[in-house]
Amino acid sequence: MDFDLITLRLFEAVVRLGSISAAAEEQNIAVSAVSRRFSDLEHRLGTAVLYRKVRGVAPTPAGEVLLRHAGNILRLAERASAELADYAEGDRGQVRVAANPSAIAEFLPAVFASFRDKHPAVKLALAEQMSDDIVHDIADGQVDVGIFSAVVRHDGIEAFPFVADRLCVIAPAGHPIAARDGVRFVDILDYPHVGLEDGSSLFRQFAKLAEDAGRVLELAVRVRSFDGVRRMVVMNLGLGILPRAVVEPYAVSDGLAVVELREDWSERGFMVGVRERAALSGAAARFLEHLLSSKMAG
Amino acid sequence: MDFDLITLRLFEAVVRLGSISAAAEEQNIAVSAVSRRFSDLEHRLGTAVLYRKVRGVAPTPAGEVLLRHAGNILRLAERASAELADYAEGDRGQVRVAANPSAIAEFLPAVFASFRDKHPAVKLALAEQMSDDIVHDIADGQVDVGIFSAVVRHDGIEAFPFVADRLCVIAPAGHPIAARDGVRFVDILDYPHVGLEDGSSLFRQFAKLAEDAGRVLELAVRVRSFDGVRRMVVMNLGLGILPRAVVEPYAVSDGLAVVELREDWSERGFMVGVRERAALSGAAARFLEHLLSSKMAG
DNA sequence: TATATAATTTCGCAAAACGCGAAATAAGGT
DNA sequence: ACCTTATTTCGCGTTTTGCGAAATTATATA
Repeated sequence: MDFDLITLRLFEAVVRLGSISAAAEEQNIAVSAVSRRFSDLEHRLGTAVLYRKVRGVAPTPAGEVLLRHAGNILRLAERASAELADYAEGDRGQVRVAANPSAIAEFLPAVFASFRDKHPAVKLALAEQMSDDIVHDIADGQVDVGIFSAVVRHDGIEAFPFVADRLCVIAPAGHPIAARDGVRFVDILDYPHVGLEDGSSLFRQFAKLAEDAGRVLELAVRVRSFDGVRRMVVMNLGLGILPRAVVEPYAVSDGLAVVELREDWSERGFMVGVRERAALSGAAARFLEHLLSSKMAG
Repeated sequence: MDFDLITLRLFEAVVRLGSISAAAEEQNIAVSAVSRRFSDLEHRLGTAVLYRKVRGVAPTPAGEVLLRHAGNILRLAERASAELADYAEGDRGQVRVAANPSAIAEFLPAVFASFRDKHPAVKLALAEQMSDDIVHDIADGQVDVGIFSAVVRHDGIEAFPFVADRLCVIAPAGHPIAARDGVRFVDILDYPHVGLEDGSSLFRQFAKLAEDAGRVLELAVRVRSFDGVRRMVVMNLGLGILPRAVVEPYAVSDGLAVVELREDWSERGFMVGVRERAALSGAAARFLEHLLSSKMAG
């Protein structure tokens, strides 16, 4: 390549002002530097681009050609810079998000929606993964922002507590346990439940716990979503076990009792993690802020 | 400006090959240099342009934008380079030519025409000037190639003998001096002449020489061009004084006698001059070659 | 005619950018 | 556990670049 963008910009100024000195002043650079840039340029090109006249300079025919192209090239370069600035500032870009299935099922859709409203040009690429893998991929740099269970180790990344949720037992108003403050898992095995389908790891966990206690989880019905569970409980088909955040908003209007489930494993906190907050891309930084500012009640 | 053309070209290669190392090898540059170029670039832009993956790299969304623009910018830059190469090689360009009126009147049109046939894209800008000014402007660099009278001093420029012409007296076949080998100026003042119009410095010179000799140049008729002089002489209206090169081609067919004018000043050699032959632009070098190769008989 | 004025170019030096190879680092694949 | 394939970091030397001072050149002015 015979020229560089700085020389092109200087050349534009030189021709516009008809003088190397004037251009040097305008562009805040020493006259001598500009002069040598052009002498070097002409050497490389093998042709003069400026006629040296008594009171300044004027483009040679080759200079006119250079000038025309310089304008085009510089305009393109500026457009590129401007466009890239959007990425730097986070107005534009992509955030690679990974979340575990529970987070996706429970609250991520709402968070995504509100983020999209605020930053319509930022694309969110969501991957559903197990929490351990998420931490791993964050550390690797393959994921910008991850949402994962608070119970997994997350050394080597920056993690922030997000939703501090807890599993609760949902009961219709007249149910025997509806009035209690808290229950143990074994206490509720006497009653029929509204279960989730097999795909849910949460539900598999319940089944295993019941089995460990030498009991079975008696299912009145199985549904596919948290929302389905809630509706079935309302219809008095059985007890449900759900994250508090999922039912809390509906508890009063549905006339449901939300009874705390007092077990180690019923703590279902979520963390948000990034590799290095200070090094996040603009868009990812925006998304992280958004997540942290929309923390939900525990 | 956030980037330079070299980085853009490297970026194109990196994305195309999906790897910094491969691109470095292709572009004959050390891997470390390429790596640092991008790390610097990303710093300046404030956003990453490459995702570092396990087996190489891939563009981020910002990188895709950069890539798109890089292509456009590089293509433009290459076009510019190619176009400018024509100027360097002399296939294209402008040659600022200065010549004195005699040269223009006598032979320059023919030289220009043949040069244009050989190099149609080279523009010749002709200025008609006095010989001293021509030498001056060559030294100044305001003129690329000059054609001027050999009698003026031409120190400080490179000059080459061009047309070594001589003024001759043209007489119709039966004229008293037609048979002579050579004549002095005073010898021909006894006869009527075919004169040129006042604008001609050549003719003013004759008038002055006659006056210095205490005589007058008797004019039978005045015409505007060398060619007109010749035709009037053919018609037997008087003697003419013309550069030999102008009449020689017609002398036989017109039945004219061409008699050498034996005076110091009748030597009318022309020189071609340039400031520095080695430093000429491509086009100017071509024109100089053309001039020197089309030297005319004296 | 001598002297200012306005422009470019040349020069020497210092600072910054750049390239290179070696070593460090990282993640898979065998 | 070791090898392979990448990128990154580091130290060093070279090249490029910028700057200010001085040289140069041509015109304008006194």
